[in-house]
Amino acid sequence: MTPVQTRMDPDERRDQVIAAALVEFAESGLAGTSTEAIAVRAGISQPYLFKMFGTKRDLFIAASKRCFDNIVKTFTDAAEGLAGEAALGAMGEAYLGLIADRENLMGQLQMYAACNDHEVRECARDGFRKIFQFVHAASGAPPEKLREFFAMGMLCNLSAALSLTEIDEPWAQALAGQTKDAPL
Amino acid sequence: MTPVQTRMDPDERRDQVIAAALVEFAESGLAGTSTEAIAVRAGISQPYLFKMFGTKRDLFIAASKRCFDNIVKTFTDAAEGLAGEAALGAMGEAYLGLIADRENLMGQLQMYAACNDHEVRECARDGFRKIFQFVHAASGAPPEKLREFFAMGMLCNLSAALSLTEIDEPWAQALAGQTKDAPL
DNA sequence: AACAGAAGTGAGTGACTGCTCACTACACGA
DNA sequence: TCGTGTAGTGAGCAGTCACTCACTTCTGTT
Repeated sequence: MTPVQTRMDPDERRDQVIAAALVEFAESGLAGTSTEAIAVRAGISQPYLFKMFGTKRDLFIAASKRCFDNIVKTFTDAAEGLAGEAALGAMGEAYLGLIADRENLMGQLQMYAACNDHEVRECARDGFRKIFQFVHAASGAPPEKLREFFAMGMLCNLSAALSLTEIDEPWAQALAGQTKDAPL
Repeated sequence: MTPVQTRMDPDERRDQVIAAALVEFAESGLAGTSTEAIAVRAGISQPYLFKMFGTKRDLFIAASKRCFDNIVKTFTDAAEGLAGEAALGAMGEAYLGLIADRENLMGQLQMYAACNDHEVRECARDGFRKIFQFVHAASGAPPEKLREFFAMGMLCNLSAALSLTEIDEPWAQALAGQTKDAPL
């Protein structure tokens, strides 16, 4: 068919495609997602997708980077004007909001699952380095404290992935942290 | 070809197939693994695999259960004859040994990634309930302490998945816990 | 010996998918 | 207005994969 949408600025289109890819990959993972599904969601033809990204895997990596970027952006916003424990607390709180969005949560988990692939793993390491360094700089917290922060973040991922808050049993509430104070 | 292996006790064969499935699924995930690869590794024909498990997904779930069983078994062995903090510490230590085996680590991560699927999620919840209740019973630790225990476990998963100990940078060592004492 | 039932397989099939190629339409500069 | 570069597409190929069916071989029982 003749193109329904007018031509678009390449950067903008690229953004659009990555956003669509993140949604689809988050739902079905690298191997489980068809490039066709991504193309449809992005509103372009599937061949054009390959013109832009070359490989499905490369697109997956681009989407993964976006996923980490979202985290950094969330932390940046949350920590603005704060420092120390206050900054750390605010970032933890903000993170809960971010992973309430299934797209960001599952995108992350799909990435870890795919990190037997060398390039994907490298991308995950890069992302974590950036996040860690930001949190370190913003809070000034010592390594041990940062380790606890990230550990709690990982537990929150699990809790959100399994929707533990929906389960009305002690073990689930203990893991989800429903009984106590500090969320992160 | 005519069967090279002699007939086998169904339970034993089932075990063998699940073990093979765990290896393959851990490497490539639910969608990324071919049933052919599993059949070859298990030393049976691919049709027979379907006779035993019906669906690839059902086999994945069986392998996931096995993955959790391995954790419970590891904890059981580790905590034997111990109680309280000592039991908790021993289980933490033992867990590090378990996930040093890529098969158990990645099997777990593949499961979380696949848990958009309702049955997979149910399986994961079941597994965690059992593990939590065991750790709770074996250590007698309060909810908050247990939460920290599992949070650290999740962080260890990440650290192992990304092989952070191989990275000679402060952020990686902080997350991997290379600088401090308690491993879990 | 004869049979029942279960272990196990060869050979396929329809559907899907990553990726390519040859092509069209559009915007912009001279 | 005309050419050129680039956004964008239709059609399809080669390969893969979950799953099926009809079949064979083995073993335990009577």
